[in-house]
Amino acid sequence: MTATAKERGRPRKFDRDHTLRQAMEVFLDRGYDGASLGDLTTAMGINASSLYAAFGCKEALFREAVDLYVNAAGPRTLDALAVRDVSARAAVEAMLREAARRFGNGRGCLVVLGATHRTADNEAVFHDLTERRGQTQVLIRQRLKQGMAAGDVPTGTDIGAVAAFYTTVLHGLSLQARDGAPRKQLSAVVDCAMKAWDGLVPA
Amino acid sequence: MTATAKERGRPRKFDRDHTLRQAMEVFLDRGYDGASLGDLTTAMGINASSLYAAFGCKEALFREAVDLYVNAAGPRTLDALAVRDVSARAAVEAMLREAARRFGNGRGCLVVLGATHRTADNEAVFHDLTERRGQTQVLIRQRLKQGMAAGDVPTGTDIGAVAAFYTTVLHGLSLQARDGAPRKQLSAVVDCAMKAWDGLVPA
DNA sequence: CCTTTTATGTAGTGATCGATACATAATTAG
DNA sequence: CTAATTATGTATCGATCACTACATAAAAGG
Repeated sequence: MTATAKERGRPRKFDRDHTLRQAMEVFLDRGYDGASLGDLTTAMGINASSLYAAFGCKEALFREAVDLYVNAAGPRTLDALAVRDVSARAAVEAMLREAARRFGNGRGCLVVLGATHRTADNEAVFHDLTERRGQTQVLIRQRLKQGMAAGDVPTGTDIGAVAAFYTTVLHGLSLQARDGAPRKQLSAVVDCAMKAWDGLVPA
Repeated sequence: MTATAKERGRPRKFDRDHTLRQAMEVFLDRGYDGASLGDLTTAMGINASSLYAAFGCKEALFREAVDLYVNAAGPRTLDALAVRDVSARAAVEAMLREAARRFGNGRGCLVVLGATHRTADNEAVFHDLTERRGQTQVLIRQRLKQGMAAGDVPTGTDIGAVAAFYTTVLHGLSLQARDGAPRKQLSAVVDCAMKAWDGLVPA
């Protein structure tokens, strides 16, 4: 019934997923505005016509690259927050450790560094990334709240401040990675951030 | 003797310091690559010829803008680290509080956000800013070391890790500010970072 | 006065940007 | 086979980029 019907027309000569991944690498290195179509087509091994036929436009390509980055590059950073059968502390620590692992390649996070300035060209992209970062902070706060309900975070904890603090550390890790900090140093920063937990969330 | 000799030639019609400050604002909003000469000349109220005559080129203008930003925009953030007659903890806290005060305008730090990606156009500028950020971390580490010599930081403290941690928070504050965090929230993040001190640097 | 010096305003430079028009190639449907 | 459909490669498009050539204006030195 639902057999994949033979595609009409001339078949594509390149692997769409593979070229998308290469585009993601370029966006990671150069950011949305800094990645020119020449950079992209060179890295992807196709020419502009094929890129536009397959992905629509630069902005659409970037959106797909962000989705790929968020969803497919290993264990998703924010998934650690969704784990309910551990303490909020363990969930936050897992999130930071996963980030340190992923960022320790000199590039940091695409959501954090993909567009750090609003320009005439990147308005929609900038807004999308900003919203994703805000959502990250919301997720951390919600996880702390859930921990409070579960009893591993004491009542009276300033959840908003603690969420803002760990978001700041998470985002700061991208800058440290971009500045060349080795994975070991990022890991040491996470150690410090977690040592801070008991001062912020008294047991 | 050293009386300022009358300047030769047609006098400049604009105030150099004033236009430099306006250029700095543009670079803060858009970054080095994102600030076009059109953006700059419009904000500065002069045309390209005058800009090039007075400042040389876009890169030289940016360098002057960074110097102005670092040296003249209120109490300098890193000056707080130079104070020797307080504890290392008080010095680091003063640095972070000054940063939270300065960043709480929706723009963050020019050194941190001025060029977040290396491109063909910004190579030298990117390198300079990266070095400045690295120097910040070195200054923090040196201040901790001095605190250890003075006795307010216990021997055995992992100074490198603590310096990396507070650098991460400092840089993360710029991203939080860019994402619209109000000054009060930045201040709360600093509160959290300083509550962490005793866990990192046991008294 | 005239010469020198510096700044200004106009009107560009070549390069690169993201995006496309168009002819051609390669496939399926009938 | 022909028609329809989709992809490819070339050769651009107009806009914008950082930057500058050039004529003119405004000052000082002589």
